[in-house]
Amino acid sequence: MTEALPLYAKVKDHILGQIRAGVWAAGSRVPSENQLVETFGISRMTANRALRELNAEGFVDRVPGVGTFVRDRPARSSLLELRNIAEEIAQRGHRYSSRVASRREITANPALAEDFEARPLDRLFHIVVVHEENGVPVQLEDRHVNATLVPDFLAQDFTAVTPTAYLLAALPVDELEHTVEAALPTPEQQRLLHVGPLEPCLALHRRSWSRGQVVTVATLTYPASRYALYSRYKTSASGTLSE
Amino acid sequence: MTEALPLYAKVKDHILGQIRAGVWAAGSRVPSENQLVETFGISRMTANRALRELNAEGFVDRVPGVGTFVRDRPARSSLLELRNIAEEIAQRGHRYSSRVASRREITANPALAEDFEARPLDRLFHIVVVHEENGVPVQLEDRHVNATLVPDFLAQDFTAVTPTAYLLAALPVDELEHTVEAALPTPEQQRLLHVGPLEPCLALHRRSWSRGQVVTVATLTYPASRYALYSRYKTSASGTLSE
DNA sequence: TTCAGTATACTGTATAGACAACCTTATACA
DNA sequence: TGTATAAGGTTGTCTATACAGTATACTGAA
Repeated sequence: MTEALPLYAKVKDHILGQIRAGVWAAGSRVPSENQLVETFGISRMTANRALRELNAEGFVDRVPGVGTFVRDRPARSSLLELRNIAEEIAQRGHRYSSRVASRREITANPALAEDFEARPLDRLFHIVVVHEENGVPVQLEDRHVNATLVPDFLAQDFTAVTPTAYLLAALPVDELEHTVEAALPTPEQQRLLHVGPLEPCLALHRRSWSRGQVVTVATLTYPASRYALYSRYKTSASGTLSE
Repeated sequence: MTEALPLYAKVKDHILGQIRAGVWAAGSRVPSENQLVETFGISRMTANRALRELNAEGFVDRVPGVGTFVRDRPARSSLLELRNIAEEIAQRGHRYSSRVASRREITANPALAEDFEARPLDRLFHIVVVHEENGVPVQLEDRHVNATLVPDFLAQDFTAVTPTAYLLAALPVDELEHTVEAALPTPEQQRLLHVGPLEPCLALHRRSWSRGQVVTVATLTYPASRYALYSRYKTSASGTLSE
């Protein structure tokens, strides 16, 4: 990819890469600041910033006088992350598959226009995708996309690249909004997810912005028996919780 | 309080105080790095760290060449925050009330001991509280508390101070873990929340740590028709989303 | 008036050096 | 053997300085 990143970001990416690739296992030691100074030819402040931010983001633990260590479970919120469900399932060692139930171009009705902070009759794409883990449906994705910002969206092969992954690669995401609620599945959801009418589901509504414009509005529906949202989070220093 | 904080943290606290007190309104300008250098007699790197962290935490926006500004809506996740439900309801201009349905001291069974990362038979407190908005139950709180760390917990008047508020004041929170799932209410939950058996509910499981020890394990149950979890979030620079 | 160039302020990054606090280990001493 | 002490590595913080990139305001010329 690009190499226009600042130095501290390159160091972060390198360390994160080793962790994610499994080269540095949980609990193992990360190079010390002075070792990073020698390896990368950078100053200690730059190495410090890289490790400090990785700590704030929950990837490593730092112990004064001892060292920096890969965290057991990354303390990051999968709720706030734009996780790629295909990768997530693959990381669990399971088989991912998907099925496109619907794909079409529409014009925005007033409600959708409001969601998109746009005008009615603007062009939108709409897709419905079922994501499966070991052949069992675990997520129903009902997504609208701003056709002006992502004109090639419908042309993609969504069994090869998830809509989330394609959108992430196409546009930078500046801002995210999530709403989570519980609901019983509609008849169509029952059919697509293979669940009964009394199986409660999590409905995760997500809007994402890029450069101030709404790119996509999605509703992700999870059968409660097959999926739970998890988040672990380490407070950064002081005062970030309610007073 | 204490004044053993590092300089950058003092600067952060000062700015955060002005924002929270409403002295600096949303959109208004925060002192520039150089102004902070003069005001506090610190170096620019220290001022930069304070403002950079406030930006990463979502409290301010920074624009190169222009300045630093108080963010309109703090882009923090109410899912990840330890919100005080009493204040949250009061902020909406509604009437908060609560009812303690149960309070007792127990010894940990094996499952609870695992949750607390402790030994079976350790002493725990257990309470069940119904939180009401304008007299309507909106949250059922089922909470276990480490009796060793918070010995005076049961003696509190939880109609005056919510358990969350008391625990926040009693111990600093280092780490949070959340799991969210959808479920249909148990008969007891139906009775306490005044909901029917087919009303789906959000179940938010929360563990919190203080200095490496589990302080409390709580399950917060919300009837879907009365409550949804909301979060809005601005991405900090690059790399915090999936690769 | 309009446009181009310039000066200024602000953020973003990076360096080199310094001191403090903490932990572990090895060493010397009783 | 047990206990201080010293040494070295590690993180945490802070300073002073430098340069780059961006946005805004000003100034002078066409």
